[in-house]
Amino acid sequence: MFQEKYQQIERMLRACTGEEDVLLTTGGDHADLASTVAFKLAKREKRAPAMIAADIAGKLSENPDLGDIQVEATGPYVNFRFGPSLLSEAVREAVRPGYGSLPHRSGRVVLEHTSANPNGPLHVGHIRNTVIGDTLARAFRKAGYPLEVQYYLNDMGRQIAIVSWGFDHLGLAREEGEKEDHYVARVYIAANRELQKDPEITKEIDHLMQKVERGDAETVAKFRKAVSLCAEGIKATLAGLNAHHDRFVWESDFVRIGDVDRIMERVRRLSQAHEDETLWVDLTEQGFEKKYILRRSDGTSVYSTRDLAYHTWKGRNYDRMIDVLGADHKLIGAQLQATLKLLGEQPPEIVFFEFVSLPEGSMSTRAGKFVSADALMEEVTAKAFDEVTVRRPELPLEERRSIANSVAIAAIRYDIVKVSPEKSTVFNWKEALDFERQSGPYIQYAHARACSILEKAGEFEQVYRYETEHEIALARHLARFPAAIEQTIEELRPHLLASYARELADLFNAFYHYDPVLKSEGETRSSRLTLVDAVRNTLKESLEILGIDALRSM
RNA sequence: GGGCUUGUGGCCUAGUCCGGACAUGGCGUCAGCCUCCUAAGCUGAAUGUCGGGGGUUCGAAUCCCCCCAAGCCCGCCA
Repeated sequence: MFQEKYQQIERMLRACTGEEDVLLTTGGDHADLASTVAFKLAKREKRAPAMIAADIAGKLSENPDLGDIQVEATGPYVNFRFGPSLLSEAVREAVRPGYGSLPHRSGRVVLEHTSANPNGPLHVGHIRNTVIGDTLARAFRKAGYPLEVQYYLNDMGRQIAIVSWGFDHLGLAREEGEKEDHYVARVYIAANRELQKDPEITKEIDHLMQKVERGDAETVAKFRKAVSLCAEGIKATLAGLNAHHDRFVWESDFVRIGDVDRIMERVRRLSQAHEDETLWVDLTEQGFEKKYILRRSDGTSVYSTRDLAYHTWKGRNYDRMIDVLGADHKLIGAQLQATLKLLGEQPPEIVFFEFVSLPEGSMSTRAGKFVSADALMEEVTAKAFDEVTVRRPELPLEERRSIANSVAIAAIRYDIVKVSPEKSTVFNWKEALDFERQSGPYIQYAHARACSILEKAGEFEQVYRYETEHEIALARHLARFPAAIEQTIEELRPHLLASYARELADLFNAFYHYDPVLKSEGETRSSRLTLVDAVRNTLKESLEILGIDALRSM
């Protein structure tokens, strides 16, 4: 509804002013939509913007197509406000199950996220990738796109060689109850310590990498075993976070099936390619200073080479590729895009996010300096359990556990997704453990509150009539939900949906305190209950995109 | 040294791409609200040179230039 009205008003303003860009935006408190086109016309017409705005408002208000939209000039601004029938329509749409789903679209999308090296558990930096990626994935599905989510498993990198070496030489046994990925990290950290003590080990690592590239069965099996072990732990963490991948793509497969050789062959034929002891591409024309090396002097491929093969494969099997990558991949990502273009292949769209660091500095798996996602979930869940127990001591233990679990994931995911990806952050336990305001639990709470009211209400008639300030504000916001989804996938910025959901919860809480629902009577009661149901449904749909459980009770 | 990103009240943060109406919220502080639909809630108050300086414009947090600070990258690692 909102989007159609936006386009309609835009068309009318174009017709009225003769301007192509009529500067139509959301009007904040002033209006549902507002245009500042009068400023622009002022110069051309040499008249005061306020007079022009008044003329436009006057002309448009006589147009019957405007229907239930009120137009008014406030100074130089032309403001549009949706009237009662449009607000009714918005709420009518918002109560329908699945509200916000956009019509099915063609164009298969492949979205890659997390893809952390399988040499240890996911830490609080990695899960920023997970949460951004998983939220985008959910938004794309909601917006009607066929989508596949992939985890690119780097199973033949140097780190894995080090892990494998560690398994072979250090004899570290897995401890009782130790999670797979944490065990692998322990081996990796210990192996790195050995490596530091004795640089000769580097040669052994190099040798392992040559063997795995040649497809030496024993080495490949060892690598695969180590990676599988770690991936098990990572998968459990992802599941705990409510994040889902459709497919784990193994990097080594591209070597094994010959794609890496083929891509190197194609690269060699590029005019920008150079071959000395290594194979490298000169990307100076594309604005990169350094050599982009794709084959080592010992003949092995590097990460970038395999990544080229992976993206070539994706480009041929999907219509659109999106990667979620940490800011440390900016250069390599841009080089990848540039090289794919040179090869005549489709480059991916890349969503970058800045780093999460600890108060004491940046995280490092190798140094064992990180807060794991598992530890975070454990702490937050424990706190959530205490909170639930204080509030709802009468609930059975299992139910309190289940609520605590949902609340914890909500807190973690929301805490991450609410911040713009381009902002670097410092991990903060106090904020992670805060379940008030601007938090996932806060939004869950608004949803549970709506459910509680509806449960107590029993049967009621659907009525769509809104008069109070709070009712109207809610209805206006409900109308914007589909537009919020559309904007999120257009800009690839999931935090927009986080803001949307929080604002909806804010408006609902204010409404709750000013406009009694169950205690009101007649049509007012019915229309408010209908509104509560619309809020409940829209919050549920919003939370689903955010990967947060919409609890009915908490 | 070069590149990218960020800099908004004590702290965190929206808005910046696409310039416009008193700069968005939260935390913390202070003052209120549970005989009343879940107080994980609501209301009010105080707190701002939108990093600094120039410029463009009727109008700049937003665009341009310079400078400062922080993070990241600049590997035959991934």
